[in-house]
Amino acid sequence: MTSTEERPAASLTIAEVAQRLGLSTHALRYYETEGLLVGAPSRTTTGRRRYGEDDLRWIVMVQRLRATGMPVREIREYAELVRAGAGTERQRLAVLTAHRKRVLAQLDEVTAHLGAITAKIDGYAAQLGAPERPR
Amino acid sequence: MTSTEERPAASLTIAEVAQRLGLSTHALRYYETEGLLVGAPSRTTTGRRRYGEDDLRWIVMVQRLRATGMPVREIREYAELVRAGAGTERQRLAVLTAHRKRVLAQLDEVTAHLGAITAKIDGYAAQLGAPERPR
DNA sequence: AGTTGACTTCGAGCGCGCTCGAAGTCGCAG
DNA sequence: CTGCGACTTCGAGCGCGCTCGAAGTCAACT
Repeated sequence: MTSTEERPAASLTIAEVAQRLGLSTHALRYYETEGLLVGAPSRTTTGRRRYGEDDLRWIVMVQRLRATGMPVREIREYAELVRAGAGTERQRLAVLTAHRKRVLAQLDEVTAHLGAITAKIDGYAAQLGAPERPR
Repeated sequence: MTSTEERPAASLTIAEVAQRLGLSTHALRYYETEGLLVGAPSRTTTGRRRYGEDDLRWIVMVQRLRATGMPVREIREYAELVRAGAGTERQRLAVLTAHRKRVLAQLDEVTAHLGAITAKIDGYAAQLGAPERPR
């Protein structure tokens, strides 16, 4: 409905990216100003953002890191390493490995708590499963 | 070091509870004023909090709920049901079951993201494992 | 040519979950 | 009886991660 069909070959507006990835345009700009994007998206002649394939892929990675609890500050540091180019691979690996370790620990913790919660649920279920049974 | 050894039989000060459960006295009072505790701890004649066994057990549960991401508001609602006494068991069960469902979904999601992150890690590891190998 | 609506930057505001500090009271060891 | 440290209430402040709104520019359809 918008334009006919022609697309500048893999180049999305901020609204398109937002919809595809399930975040707001505000959040996308926020990520950019916070330095979470390794390369700022290119701009049209009139200053509008155009997101390419690489931008998309990176933002998906940012979402994964966020969704697993990595703080914005740390993602920025990781992005800075990527921006710095070749030679920072060991540090990037260290960042991701440390994050992975924390996430695994947290998964374990949550799983343990969940066990206790499930036990509580089972308690209520048993109690309610035999409601009118005094004798 | 503090007193000799006598304890009023399972009755802890706020500081003792805080230390045992790994949270701050500020947080404990906050939970109380926010209505997360089913029964407010008893007080000494001079107004100081005394936590009993039951208080302890409940706070541990609150910690589990918090650690699995249940918002304070929802814990308050659950606590209200418990405070309301017998007859609210079905609703309590519903609250916990819904929470459990969300937590499981979130565990799945995080696990999936973690897979992708691990793949990235493996990529760096492979790259670094064979550092000087142009041919 | 005009209208609509998506885009831009900027700064303020918000919801959450505490954290902190002030000011005052009290328990208890020396 | 004098300290001193742990307790009390209260309200303000904070770190995080966005969210929201204002004010203006621009694209492109009719």
